[in-house]
Amino acid sequence: MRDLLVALRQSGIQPTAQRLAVAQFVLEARSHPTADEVWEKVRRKSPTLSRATVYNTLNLFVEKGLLRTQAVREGALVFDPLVTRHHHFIDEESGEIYDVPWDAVKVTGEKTLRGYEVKDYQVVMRGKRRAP
Amino acid sequence: MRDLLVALRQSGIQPTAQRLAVAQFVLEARSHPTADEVWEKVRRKSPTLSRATVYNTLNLFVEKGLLRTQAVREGALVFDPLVTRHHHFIDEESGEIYDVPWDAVKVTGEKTLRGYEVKDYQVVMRGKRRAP
DNA sequence: GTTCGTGCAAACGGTTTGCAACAAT
DNA sequence: ATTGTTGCAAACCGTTTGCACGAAC
Repeated sequence: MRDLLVALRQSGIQPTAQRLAVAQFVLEARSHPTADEVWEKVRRKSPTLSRATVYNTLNLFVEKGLLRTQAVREGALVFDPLVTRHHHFIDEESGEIYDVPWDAVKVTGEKTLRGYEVKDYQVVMRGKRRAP
Repeated sequence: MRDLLVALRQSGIQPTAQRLAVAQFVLEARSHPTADEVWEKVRRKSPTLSRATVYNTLNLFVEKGLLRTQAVREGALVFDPLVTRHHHFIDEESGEIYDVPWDAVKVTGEKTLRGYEVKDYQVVMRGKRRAP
């Protein structure tokens, strides 16, 4: 809680009650929620929270670098609290999105791609989750 | 034209005038159009074509394996006529999506990922297009 | 008292759906 | 006659926006 407040301040965000509530859920989530999922969840604790505020807050967090949007799900944008480089695995049955550590997979050849200057990349994998 | 007709029949799709018009544009496109872009383009030749028919037709083509949807663009789904494995490069300025041949980039380690059974994957790259 | 954040509702863009008219078999 | 296809409009979902109220410096 206290550290969230500090984190928001450090990012130049005025920490209001609503923003803290959103931050508490989305920044500490290990999931990749859509804006509406954030609203659903946070509203339970803060029933007065409006949808617009959630959208505004999430966009603000993205602007300030606390979150990234990820265009991996069809139809809706998801928010990813892990802002360092990583890959994604999508469970084809549940649609659940998992983070895959950067070093777990290796990509070669992207630097020498003719015609493209690659500034960033990620591997998007699909399949079935299984017991580790 | 004739071969499109045959292609549709082979996929179990009754080839109507509207479907042929959509197929002619989207299956031979080297781009990654959204549904509305398809509508825009095809409507010029077939002005009576409705938006609903375009959406229905595109979904039908996906169902029958003639197209793939690609969740790489924010806000809208794009359709990809290249149904064999390949990667994607997205120009950060224009949002344009380019196909990158499967062999141009190599991924290793995805088979031994603990906890995940990877059935399919692709590298999604972002950056700046430059003269080849 | 000006600035900033919130909540509501309306608007918006992309997509789906219900239904009546219409082919095609 | 049945089945499948089309076009239109309405509905729907995710997201943004305009605006008035309220809180904070």
